[in-house]
Amino acid sequence: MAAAAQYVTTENSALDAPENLPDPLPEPLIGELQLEDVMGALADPLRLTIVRKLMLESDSYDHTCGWFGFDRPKSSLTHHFKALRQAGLIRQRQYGLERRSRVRTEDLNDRFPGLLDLVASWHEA
Amino acid sequence: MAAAAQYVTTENSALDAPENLPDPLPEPLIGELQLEDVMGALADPLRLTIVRKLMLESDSYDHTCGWFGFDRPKSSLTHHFKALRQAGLIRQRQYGLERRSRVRTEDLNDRFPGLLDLVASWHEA
DNA sequence: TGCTATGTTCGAGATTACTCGTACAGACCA
DNA sequence: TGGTCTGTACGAGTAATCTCGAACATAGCA
Repeated sequence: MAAAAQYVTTENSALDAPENLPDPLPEPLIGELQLEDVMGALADPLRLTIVRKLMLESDSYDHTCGWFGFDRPKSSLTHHFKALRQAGLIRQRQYGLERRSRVRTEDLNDRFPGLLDLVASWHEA
Repeated sequence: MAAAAQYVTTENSALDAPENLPDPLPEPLIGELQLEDVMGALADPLRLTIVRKLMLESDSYDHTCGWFGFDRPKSSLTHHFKALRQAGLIRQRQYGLERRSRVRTEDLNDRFPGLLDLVASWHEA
């Protein structure tokens, strides 16, 4: 994988939602998204599953790490969620104890149109 | 990256071309293409460049390893071309001394529609 | 205060990938 | 026969990644 983009904390507390959400964790800006990083992040079956499940089964809102029901140690999950966030695939916000994730659908469709469709049509092995 | 698919030598000497081409080197069949392998292969800038250049500048036919003009040792190039072939992104045929490559456009568009468009619209860093 | 639940950070070990030099193989040609 | 040119195979060193255990941090609650 290529070098990750530098992080910038985006401030949009009152812009993208009526309710004031917690600020997102550090993530690359839209213009900093790198195709090679995104590809590298999706080169792992577990991470592919995370993004796909978030896209298709996330009824209304962000989901916690435990919502996925993976039988893996917590530190492993932290690792993969962090990889997805640093590549720009998901946005994470801290809600008290829980850290909830959502797919950066708008940004990704804007920058890499068709990419999320590939993930959605992926059938797990 | 996930485990690579098993190889099968496809025999299509008289099917896909009027002229009889040399048989392709071992490569995964269409049904064996794995999204995570493809993503992993495209997670490298040099390999992204290879596929993109083959797509956009390959006027009529397959191209050799040296056509790209990379300033890298030969063994490194072999490594990356092999990675692309094993992931199913390119097809390689042996023409005497030269090993020529082309993108598996039809297969990829059939299996992962939109993927090659992402590669084509990639701007190199 | 103490317990529980969520998730992080750190570090180690194992595995995989990348890079490259060297040696080798085969086709072509003088 | 010998030289050149294309590209492979193998191995070593380096770097990155994956996986996981252990210890830690914090919010909520009784």
